[in-house]
Amino acid sequence: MDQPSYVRIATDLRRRITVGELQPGARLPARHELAAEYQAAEGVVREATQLLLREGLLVSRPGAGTFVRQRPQRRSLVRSWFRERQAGSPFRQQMAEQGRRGSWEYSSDTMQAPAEVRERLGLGEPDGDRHDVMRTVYTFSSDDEGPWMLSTSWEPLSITKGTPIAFPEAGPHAGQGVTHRFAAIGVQVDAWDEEVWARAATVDEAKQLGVGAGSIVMVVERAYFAGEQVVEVADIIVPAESTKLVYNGPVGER
Amino acid sequence: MDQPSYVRIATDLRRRITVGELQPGARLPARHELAAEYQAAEGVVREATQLLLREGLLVSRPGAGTFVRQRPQRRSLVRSWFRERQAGSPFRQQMAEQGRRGSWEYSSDTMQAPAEVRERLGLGEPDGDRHDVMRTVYTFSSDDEGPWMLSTSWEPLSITKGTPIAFPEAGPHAGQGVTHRFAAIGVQVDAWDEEVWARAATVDEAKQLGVGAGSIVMVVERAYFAGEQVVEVADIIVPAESTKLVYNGPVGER
DNA sequence: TCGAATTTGTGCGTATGTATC
DNA sequence: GGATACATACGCACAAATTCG
Repeated sequence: MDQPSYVRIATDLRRRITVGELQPGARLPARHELAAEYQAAEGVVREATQLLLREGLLVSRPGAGTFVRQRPQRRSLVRSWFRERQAGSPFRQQMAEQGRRGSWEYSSDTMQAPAEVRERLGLGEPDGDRHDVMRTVYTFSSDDEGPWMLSTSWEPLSITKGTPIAFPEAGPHAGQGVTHRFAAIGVQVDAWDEEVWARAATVDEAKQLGVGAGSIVMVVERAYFAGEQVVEVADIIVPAESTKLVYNGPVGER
Repeated sequence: MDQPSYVRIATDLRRRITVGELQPGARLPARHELAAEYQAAEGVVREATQLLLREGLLVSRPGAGTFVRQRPQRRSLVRSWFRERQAGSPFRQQMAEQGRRGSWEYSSDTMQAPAEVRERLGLGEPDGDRHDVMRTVYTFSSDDEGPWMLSTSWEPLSITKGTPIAFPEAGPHAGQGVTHRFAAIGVQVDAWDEEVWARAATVDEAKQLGVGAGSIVMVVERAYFAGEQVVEVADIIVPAESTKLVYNGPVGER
């Protein structure tokens, strides 16, 4: 009784999967069968399989069964690269994938930045109720698989107000990306910074991304800099079960 | 009945937290109280709170209660930077933190690389049972908080065998890091590549890291390159609830 | 110091809804 | 349509940790 039963059962199931006794795609015995096999209640077996579902080793389909996941295929989201590797390399492929057919929806509005965003933008104290940021909410979808990335960006109105780029997705520079848009008003974006972590999805996020409640998402907090000035921050949410973030760079000082 | 009860309850609790009705550090009503309040069974309430536990909004202490988590403090693990920002900036702090007092344990052995590692190292087919990689398993601990990072690295023996750096943590170049060690045998490491995702921790990982079973970890698959040759790959595991990965770089072509 | 009350974690058994085959 | 399987929900019981008088 050192470990809870459901942990023991999960461990044994994981072992059976990794040694190949349960092949990818294979269906697990039904709950009541596993319960009999492990001499445990069905609820306990369920907790065990839930653990493995969250680990990404299993997938379940109501009415059909619980299956060993096929080699998890993750979309590679290339966040940085410092040189082109030769054709045919993984990088080429990933870049190509990333640029593949897809679409996005967005909506922009001005608002007063919440405290946490103020801090990231270096905004200082709010001025009454005055709106001081442009917020844009994006949903990115691939044509074949539906939504796969959510993003919310904030840009200080102190920089963009009255310029042609105030609305990120309107005007002559719509959809051109932060770097190009700010270049159009003479602001040279020269650096980025991303902080990555992960947590369970909120209900909203899970619904928008079409994943189960409580499944895992990665959060990328991005900032773009022009010198020491932060010109944009964004929160990017992707499902961890289907996405990898790819970073690469050179070794050594510069 | 559009959404399951436990999702509705979780949503309402999240709302009560975000609007400040439940302050950080505050204790939630006990299970049976929430059950009465929401007209649901205790098990359902438990599922709701588990959702929020995994989201990181709540923490529970057996016997004591369930509490709204204080502002989550995450250790910043700086994985890349391309220039020093001025003193006092977050980067300086993070770099300092990262270099702070800590310790690690390791063990090395030779083995035949498993298929997945072969692929990442570009090794080709195995030669009988012959050992072809040096595997080193690390546990990193901070002096005050115990283990916080696990790492397993693989280096091809075809490169290091018979050299002073064959054992990463022994010999004249012990503990110097991949770049310096390989430089010592004339191999110039010039690039790195990291792929990041997240999943639930395995039982082993959870135990080693001192976190709950099924809590979320981030996985970093790292590769070091010398030209087109992969000289080292590593899997790095950190608990998502207490760690951020930090990347940054320059904007534009080079 | 000790014991009683409280609270979470775990486990059991059952019932019902709904999707799949 | 019927059988099967998972998802959800209910209610109960007990162990272990904590709290507090």
